Amino acid sequence: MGTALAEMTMPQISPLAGEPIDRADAERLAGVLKALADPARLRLLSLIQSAPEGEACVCDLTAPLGLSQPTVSHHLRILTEAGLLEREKRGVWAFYRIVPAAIGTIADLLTPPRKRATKKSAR
Amino acid sequence: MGTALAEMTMPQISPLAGEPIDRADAERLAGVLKALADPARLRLLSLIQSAPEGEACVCDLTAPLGLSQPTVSHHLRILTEAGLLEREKRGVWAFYRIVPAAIGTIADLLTPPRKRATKKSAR
DNA sequence: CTGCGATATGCAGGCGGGTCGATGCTGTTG
DNA sequence: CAACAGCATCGACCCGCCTGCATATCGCAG
Repeated sequence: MGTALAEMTMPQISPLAGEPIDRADAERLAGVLKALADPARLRLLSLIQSAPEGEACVCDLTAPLGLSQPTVSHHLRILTEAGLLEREKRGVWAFYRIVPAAIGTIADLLTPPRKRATKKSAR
Repeated sequence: MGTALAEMTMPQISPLAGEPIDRADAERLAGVLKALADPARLRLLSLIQSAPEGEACVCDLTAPLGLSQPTVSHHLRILTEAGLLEREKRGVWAFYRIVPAAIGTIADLLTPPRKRATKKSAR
C-alpha cells in the first residue's frame, strides 16, 4: 500500500465529470485531498519543490516550518503514503522528493472541462 | 466573508510554483482544500453537478447521501463558505449550484508546470 | 390565523488528527 | 568500540470536526 493516489488514477474518477461518484471513490479522493489540506504539508511540498535539487532532508525542513522534528516526519509520512512524495535514504539523511505527476493527477481529477463532449450549453 | 476562494485567486499563489508559499497563503489554500477533503462533500458536489439543471435542493440530497438533513445542510454550508457552491432560495426550497470557476481555480493552483519560464533544468 | 413542510441553527457525543517530548534505531565519526 | 547525529516510532494531550437529535425560523396552503 502507500500511494493512495495510484489506486484511483486508473479508474479516472472525477467528482465533476458526468455522473455522481460512488462512496468508495469519494473516500479515496477525499483521502488524498486530506493529505493536501494542511498548511504545514502544503509548505513542506513547496519547500521541497523549491529546494536546490528538488529534494530536501528532514533537518532542512524543521527550521523553516517552525515545527518539531517528529511532527515534520509525521507530515512527510502522510504525504509519502498519499503518493505525493518519495523517500530516499542516503547515509544518515532521508531525502524527500515530489512525485512529478502526483499533484498534476489531482489537479486533473478536479478539472471537469477536459471533455467538451458532455453538453454544458452556454450556461 | 464566504468565498474563501476569492481571497487567494488574485495573488495567484501556487504551492508548486517557484518559491515557497508563506504561512498565510498556505492556510488559505488548506482551508479550501479542507472543504473538499470530505467524502460527503465530494459526493454533494458530484450530485449537484450531475443534477438535471445543475442545481439541487437539500431534500433531494439527503436520501442519496444517507445522511440526516441537518448534516447535509451543514456540509452545504461549508462548501458555500469555501466559495464552491452558491445558494439561491426559491420559495421553501434552497437550491445549490456549483460556482463554475471555483474548482477549476483550485486545480490551477495545484498545476505547476504551466509556465516553463522558471528554470527546472533536466533534473 | 393556524398548520405543515423545507431549512437552518444549537447542542452534545465521539472519533480522528496535529503537536510535542521521550525513546529506539541506524549509520557515521573519532 | 564508543560516542554522536539524523530520523522514525510511541504515547499522550488537546482541539477541531462529523454526525444526529431537538428546536427555531421561514414560506406556503387551507
